Amino acid sequence: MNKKKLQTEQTKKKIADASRALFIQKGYKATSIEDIVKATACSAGNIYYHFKSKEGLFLYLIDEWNREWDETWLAKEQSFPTVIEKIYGLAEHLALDQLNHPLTKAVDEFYNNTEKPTEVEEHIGEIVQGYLTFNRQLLQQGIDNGELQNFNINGLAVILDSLFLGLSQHSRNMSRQETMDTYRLAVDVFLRGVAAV
Amino acid sequence: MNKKKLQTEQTKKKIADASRALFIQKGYKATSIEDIVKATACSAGNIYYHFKSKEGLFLYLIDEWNREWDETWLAKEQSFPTVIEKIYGLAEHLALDQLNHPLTKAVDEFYNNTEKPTEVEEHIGEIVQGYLTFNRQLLQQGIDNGELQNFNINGLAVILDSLFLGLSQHSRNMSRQETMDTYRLAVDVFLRGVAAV
DNA sequence: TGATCTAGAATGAATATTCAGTATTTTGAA
DNA sequence: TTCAAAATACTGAATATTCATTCTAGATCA
Repeated sequence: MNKKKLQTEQTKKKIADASRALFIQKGYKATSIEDIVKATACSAGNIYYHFKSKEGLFLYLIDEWNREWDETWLAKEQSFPTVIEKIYGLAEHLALDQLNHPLTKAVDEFYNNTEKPTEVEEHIGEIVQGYLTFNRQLLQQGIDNGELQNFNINGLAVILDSLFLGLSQHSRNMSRQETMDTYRLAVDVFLRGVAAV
Repeated sequence: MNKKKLQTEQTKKKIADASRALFIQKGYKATSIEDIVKATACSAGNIYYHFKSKEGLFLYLIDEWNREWDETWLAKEQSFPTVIEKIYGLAEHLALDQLNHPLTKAVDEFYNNTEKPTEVEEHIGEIVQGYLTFNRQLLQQGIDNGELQNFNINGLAVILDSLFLGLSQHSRNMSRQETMDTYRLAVDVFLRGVAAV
């Protein structure tokens, strides 16, 4: 049991990679199985052999994506001594690769398009919550060590995420450099707004 | 030509109102003509009698929407003497009725899902630009009269809009009160971040 | 009567999913 | 070791579904 396992792994990855790119580029609905078939040069049946459904494929990508985000951030986080630097680091991380934001176009579109709460919606809800919790912890840390003022943490967590979420949308119409600058300026303003005296 | 005209006006409004709500709630693609038929209790044919197409209907809504926004804001604006109050007023205006934000789900989804630039996309692009221009002027005014610090205006305009855009997404999961509070807090932070000394 | 308005079934295109069959690899008993 | 059956990986045409749009006919008002 070797060559088969390897093969499966490879095609699954091939499908995942191609469809991820397509979902990001075109959105969830606008990406058809046919598109993925063309991009991967494997049959529709094969896609359904490896993934339960289009929705299941999407779910797989979201989870993978979220997992990777945690990993890469954890690796980076160590290098920022203060919370303020962490927030700048976070902004840069997001600006450099907006795809890393768990709430990108496709997810958001999906979230809005489905009628009934599907498995995917629950997952997304959890991921968003996780993201807010992450922000809360970051801010709490800053408050604890005196870097930040003791504002309403829950509110600030949402605001920080909103800022990045909104920026990720606008950044579609901006150059790399503009994006970086704007993210940075946003953090400047945010921090100046919440910094301790 | 009276009763007929009235009738036409009414059904057109009925269709517009119902579909606006649906587009906002479910997104553009996920809203089917059938949905609108159910919501309005008038037939598919009727919808097509009054509007050229689904896209045409959407376009109509966007324009109407933008027009109304200008009007209502202009009416409100007078009552805010300072720029700072204007920004709070703006936040409240948006929080109270997120539908007023030109870049809501449906618009954004539409913007992303279509392959080729359609008439609608151009409209949306213009509206977004108009919105940023509006923010720029507001901020410039604040700088001119000494309320705000002389930051990078273009960047700030995007940031302010991003903030509201992101908040409008998160507010879907918040109560009315939470929404109001969070919008307000966001402006607190923003202003504290850009206020003159 | 003729213009305007409305209904709702029919059409047709797009597209997610299934299925019946084929090719390849693994397994394990002779 | 060998080789046939089992398991696995895959194909692509067929099917099912969804949905925008059109069409024909009927109702209502001037």
